[in-house]
Amino acid sequence: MSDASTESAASSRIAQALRDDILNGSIAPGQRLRQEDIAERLGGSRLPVREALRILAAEGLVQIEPNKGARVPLLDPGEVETLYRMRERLEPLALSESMANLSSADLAEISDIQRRIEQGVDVTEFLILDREFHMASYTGCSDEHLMLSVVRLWNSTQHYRRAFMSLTGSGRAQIVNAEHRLLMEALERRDTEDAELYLLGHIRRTRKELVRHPEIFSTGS
Amino acid sequence: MSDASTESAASSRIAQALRDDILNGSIAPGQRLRQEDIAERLGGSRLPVREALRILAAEGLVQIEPNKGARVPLLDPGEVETLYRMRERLEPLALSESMANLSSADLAEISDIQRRIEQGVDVTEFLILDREFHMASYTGCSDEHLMLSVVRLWNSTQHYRRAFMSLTGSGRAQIVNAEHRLLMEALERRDTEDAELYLLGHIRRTRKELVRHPEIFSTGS
DNA sequence: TAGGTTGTTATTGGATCCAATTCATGCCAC
DNA sequence: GTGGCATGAATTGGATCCAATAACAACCTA
Repeated sequence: MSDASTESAASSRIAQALRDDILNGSIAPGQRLRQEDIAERLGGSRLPVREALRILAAEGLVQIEPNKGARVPLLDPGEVETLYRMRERLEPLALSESMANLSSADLAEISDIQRRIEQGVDVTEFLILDREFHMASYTGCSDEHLMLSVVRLWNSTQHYRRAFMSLTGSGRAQIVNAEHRLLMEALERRDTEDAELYLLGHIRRTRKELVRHPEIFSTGS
Repeated sequence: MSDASTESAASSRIAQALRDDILNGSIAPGQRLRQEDIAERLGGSRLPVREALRILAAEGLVQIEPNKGARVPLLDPGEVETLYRMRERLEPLALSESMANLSSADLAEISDIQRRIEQGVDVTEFLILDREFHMASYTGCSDEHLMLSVVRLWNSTQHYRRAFMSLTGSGRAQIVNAEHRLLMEALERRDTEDAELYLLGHIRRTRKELVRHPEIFSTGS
């Protein structure tokens, strides 16, 4: 009852379950999603499943082909690179919109997330905390369109971020930590210009590292 | 039978009809969309209507609230301003991705559209041609994610562009034509840097003009 | 033996019916 | 007269059944 998902519809509940499965890697890119399987596995009939798939398609997590069903998009290196270039353009904007509304409590929260990142080095945990770190820096951005676009970009690239981290390990953790600290310092100075620049550099460096590892995109077969 | 829409699904057909109605102003922002009305008006049952509404929600043309139905989003000036700031960041990227693949035939097509803009000054026609002009400049961009985002931004702001044009008339046509010509010239020189800059200025100036006319956002009641 | 064809099966798309939720109207108490 | 509450209608959400389309396989023919 304290759970907020109870009040939402069955289609939202199914969408959330599928979203989790896709983002944490339980459902891999390229995998097909049959409506009846999902309906049976998560409960309910095929109809809310269809609506859930539409919701996820809107978020870029699945793609639907008429009369052919839904599957998790399998991206090539060029697509992921473009998604990162989109991040480089949009997220500094989100950060600048957020800056003015960031409370000191928000900054403390960001700092705490970074502290946890520098402690635990587990890949799965890092993916979660890194996402929380950046999203926390955008909490002051109240524009839903912009934030939805940002979330879409993170969702679409989540799998390849995990593949990269699993491949390279946490060897690059020091660089990420340095970038995060620079960003935090700019946030505390309320310096929008610097913060945007540090964020841009952070995303751009990650993009270049990703494209340097095309083996991430090889299918598991 | 020669019609391509026949081969597509009913939900796509209904979505296209609604999309047209929203973009050309037949359905105004804030207006509610009752499923049964649409099903009756466009043919078919409520089920493909629901899927069509999901499709349009993914494009930002309607917003769906659980158990409350769908309506065309009514944006405030701040939201539109942010959407334009997003355009300023994303469309130069789309243009740069497009540049290398633009054929001379594409450039001729762009030039022809601009020629028609400088002839006819009808507001409705201008909205169509202006959109065609910019989209034609992005034809070389093959990335679907990026183009979908750009189209979403155009769709979401279409109504306010029309309201602005209807209010101010075509007095600013000379400025737009000058900007378009500068952009075309940069495209023909294959100068990505200049083209991005001209495009950024074009969108930014439009944004500033829009926010200078808050009466666009007053509800018709 | 290879290629095309045809029939079968599995899966998605759509229509109708029923349940749950929301909104509006009117009533009653204060 | 106004605020709260209950009852009604209107609308959306979900389940089941049926039709259409696509993937698959076996078969036949050249």
